[in-house]
Amino acid sequence: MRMSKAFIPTLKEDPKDAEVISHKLLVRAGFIRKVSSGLYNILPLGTKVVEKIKNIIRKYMNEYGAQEIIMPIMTPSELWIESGRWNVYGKEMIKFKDRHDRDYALGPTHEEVVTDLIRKEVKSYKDLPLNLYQIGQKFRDEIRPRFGLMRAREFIMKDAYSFAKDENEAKEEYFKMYEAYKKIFDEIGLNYEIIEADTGEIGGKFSHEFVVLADSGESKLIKCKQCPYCASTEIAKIGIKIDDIPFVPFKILEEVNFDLEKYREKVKSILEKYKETLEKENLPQKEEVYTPNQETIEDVAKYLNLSKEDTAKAMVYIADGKPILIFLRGDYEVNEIKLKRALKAKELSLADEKLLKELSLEKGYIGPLLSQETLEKIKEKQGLIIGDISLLSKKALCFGANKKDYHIKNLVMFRDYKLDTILDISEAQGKDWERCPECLANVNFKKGIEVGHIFMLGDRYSKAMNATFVDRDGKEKYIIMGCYGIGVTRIMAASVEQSFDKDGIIWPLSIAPYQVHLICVNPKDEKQKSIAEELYKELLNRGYEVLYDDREERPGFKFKDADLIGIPIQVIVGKKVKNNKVEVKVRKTQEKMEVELDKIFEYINNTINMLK
RNA sequence: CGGGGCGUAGCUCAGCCUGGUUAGAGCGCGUGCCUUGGGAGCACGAGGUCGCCCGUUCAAAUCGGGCCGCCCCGACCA
Repeated sequence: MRMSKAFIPTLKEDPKDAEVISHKLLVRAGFIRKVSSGLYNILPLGTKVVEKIKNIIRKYMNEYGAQEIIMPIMTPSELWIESGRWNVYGKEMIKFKDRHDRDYALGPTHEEVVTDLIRKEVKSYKDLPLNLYQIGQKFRDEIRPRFGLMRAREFIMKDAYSFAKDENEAKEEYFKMYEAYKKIFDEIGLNYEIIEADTGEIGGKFSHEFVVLADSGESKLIKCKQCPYCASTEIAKIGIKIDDIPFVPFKILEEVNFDLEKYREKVKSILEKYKETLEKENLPQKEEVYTPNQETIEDVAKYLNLSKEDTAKAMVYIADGKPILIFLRGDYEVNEIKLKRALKAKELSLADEKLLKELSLEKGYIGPLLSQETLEKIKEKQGLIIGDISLLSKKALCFGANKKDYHIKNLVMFRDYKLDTILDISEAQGKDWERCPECLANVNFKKGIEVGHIFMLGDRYSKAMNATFVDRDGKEKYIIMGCYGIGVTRIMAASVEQSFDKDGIIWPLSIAPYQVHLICVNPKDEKQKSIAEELYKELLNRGYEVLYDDREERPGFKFKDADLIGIPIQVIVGKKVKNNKVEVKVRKTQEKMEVELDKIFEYINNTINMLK
């Protein structure tokens, strides 16, 4: 492509509405332009990148047995109503009516459509397993679109759906996709982690997220410093060592299949041991302190000149109608996903003012020294008083005093207060005391961009939509499904996010819009011009993808554009053509090499191989 | 939806607080000259409903109110 003819509008200045680097650079380098909040035009360079990403995805999806289809973007409401998601998905779905007043939604995902297709066509176990995928526009009316392509309202996604006759076959399909995804992200050249993730409302057996590490990312994860454990903070378990005794509450809960009684039996000895430790220590005595109008943890910590880590707070929830009083360290937050699982609760919500009043609890000053009245009320309602694992990280903490304007310092577990049990229900932060639930080594907290997500769906959709097949034994059974997504446009942003420098984007060869950026420094110089033209033709003949800067601009202008756009190899035809030499610059390292004209193709070829 | 910020030329912004000729700059764009190894220089030129509406005023980019749009933080997020 000749730049003199190309539509590549580059900018000298950062667009004012861009915050993250990928957004700034993709706009400046002429890859995208905003249409409206969360909606983007993808310009020729961006389209090239998107196509390359799509093709890599296709290659491995096909290799692992998936077949490409195209489903409509416009989807009828009946299917969503049938699966129960018409209301669950709610405002995130863009809904509209046709001229006959029938309801439709722009597809945010296609489980319903594809399940409908399959239930009509798949009748026998002989038709299974099957895996279908598509690459297309998706629509989600995000509450707050942000960071350019990272969270857009319309975006390009690859979504695949597998159908199997039983759990085992479904698992095989799932792990085929797992492997395919690894190959895809490896080939794209992303630095990513595969993390255990929450299955969300889908409620399947397992789920993995593929996350590109980047500070601008919205996914938070915990990664063990030693073993392969890596999980989203949505589900990350926390371990702790108490006098070298490992304690991983969530693992123990899982072992006893979330039977709270059995759990308490199992952790009894550990907590006994902890109690002994505390007793041996000469910890300061509790002390009531006056804290007028200090209701938040920030306020209290500041007022008492304590670190947030030395305070504790209370959260009151209602789980299936039962009041749940939770104490946790002031700098931690309740992870509702973990709490819900730990309690095997179907419904969970924060308590309202009414319940607090009923339990005689003073908002902002709740502590573990509860009145007899409160204790009885909680018991009566079959509630629980739970300490989060974070309470074990400090021997004494400052809690509310259960009366307005007072807190109590130096409260020590067992010595001063009692809890029904200790659970792991806070969101992991990767702080020092937190240990890997698998090997008890220290963990790191990292942020990343979710670029892929795979789910084992089970029969969630096949049951709701009655997608069955007749098995070998003649019995009708539900199809076992999996679904697998990759954010194509998000990958474009994520790649930039982890590969750029002060001059612009640095594309990996695999998804670069072109492989070679040929620059004619001074097209008015006849020799430079003719050699550049010749090189351009010959490079194209040899099958290279070339962006040729033939514009009559000053050299600096063209160099700046080239660095900004970020094509991996620059071939610079300049004044050294007098000695039959041109320069080859590798964008990533900014290293320039002078190369004899007759060796140029060999050199380019070698450089490309090196970059692969 | 709550909190904060912004909206003036294609882009990035100044002017607004303290109302008053013809609304400015840099970049970009057009023409010419000059220049050709890191976003040059000179000259001339085009380009604006100061987001929209209402109000205050002799007079509004400027003050007040409403609306719209965009960005950030939060809540939300199969």
